[in-house]
Amino acid sequence: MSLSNALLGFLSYSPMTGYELKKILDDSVNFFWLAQTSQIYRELNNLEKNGCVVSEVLPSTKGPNKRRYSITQNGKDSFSNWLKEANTDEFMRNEFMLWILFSSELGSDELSLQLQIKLREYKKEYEMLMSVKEHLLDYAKLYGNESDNLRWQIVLNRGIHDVSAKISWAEETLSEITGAE
Amino acid sequence: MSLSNALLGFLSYSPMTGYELKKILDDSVNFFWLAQTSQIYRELNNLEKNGCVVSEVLPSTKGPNKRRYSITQNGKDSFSNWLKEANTDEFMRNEFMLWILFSSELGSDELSLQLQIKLREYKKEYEMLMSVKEHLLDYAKLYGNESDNLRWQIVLNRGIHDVSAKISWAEETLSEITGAE
DNA sequence: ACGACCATGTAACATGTTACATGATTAC
DNA sequence: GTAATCATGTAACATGTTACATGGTCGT
Repeated sequence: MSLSNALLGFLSYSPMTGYELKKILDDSVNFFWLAQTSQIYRELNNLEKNGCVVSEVLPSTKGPNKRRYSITQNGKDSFSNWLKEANTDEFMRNEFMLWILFSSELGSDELSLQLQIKLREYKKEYEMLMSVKEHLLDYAKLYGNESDNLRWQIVLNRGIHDVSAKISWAEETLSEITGAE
Repeated sequence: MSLSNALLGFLSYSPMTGYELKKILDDSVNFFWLAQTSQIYRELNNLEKNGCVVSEVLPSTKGPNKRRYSITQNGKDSFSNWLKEANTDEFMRNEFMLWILFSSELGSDELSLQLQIKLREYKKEYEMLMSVKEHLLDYAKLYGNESDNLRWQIVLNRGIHDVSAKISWAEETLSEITGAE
């Protein structure tokens, strides 16, 4: 249900194609939600079957035709209901933790190697969030009002808090395991 | 693949029933992995089909029979291979962020209400992690060696870093939105 | 008596992933 | 010329969720 509601949320800003929705997910909410194109197209199909969106084909001289989706009143209502239910699940499945837990047979060199790789990724992620900050302002300007703007900032801030925690964890752990040897 | 590898990891400590595996997941790795019993039984079935585990029925005078699973050499090999691949995905899908992003029509009172609820949950989670700390020591004593022990600590520490970040984010955000009004 | 816990599972459905298929346009 | 981006989708499979079914034991 959540991916469809994310799609409805963005479609409530403006009608969009599946491709555009994919892009918007990728370069804005990417750090807490992602979806394959195949999934997006499937969900859009379902949403159309439920009458939450309607689509129209835009013929194109250059390249393939586009199918643009718009949210319907039905879709707005169902989105509103989802909002009212205040769904706040934030569960994470973290394979890296699983790996760490059982990796003792590989030795601590391998552990610190993986941590170093991760640390680099986390730092990149941090940089990424900073660049998302720029994009977010664009989106806010294009679609949002001031309250939306505030909410984008809050969510982005969460991302920054989370990455910072990961970075300090990785650094602390690295210094602990290299210090212990 | 990851749930099955989690199961293999625990079965490499000691043979267990599906029910016991469910419990061990719930009160140790719960904060970064969870699974329904139905899923665990299904995965155990698959693992048995692949020859990664074998099961035996333990008749019981009180209550239902148990089916106890043991890891096979095949299972150990496949687990080792998974370890060597060093799978380190830590992606999160966070519905709460989605909700925040699109919740402006509900007003900022609703936002701060939800944040307060979350903050209480985060603090409970923090307490929980501290109690997991105790359990972890038990598990380490029962099954693990010293390197396992270190790894349990590292993973737990990650949990603590993550929750602390959530707590400070929620507190900061709450004071920002209540201060802004 | 009643709820919590022990213990196993099936079935249906929802969601997410991977691989494939097609073909034009743009930038270097 | 070749890689990236635009643009749409299908099919098969893997994983996760929810609801149901069964029935005993233990503590209060």
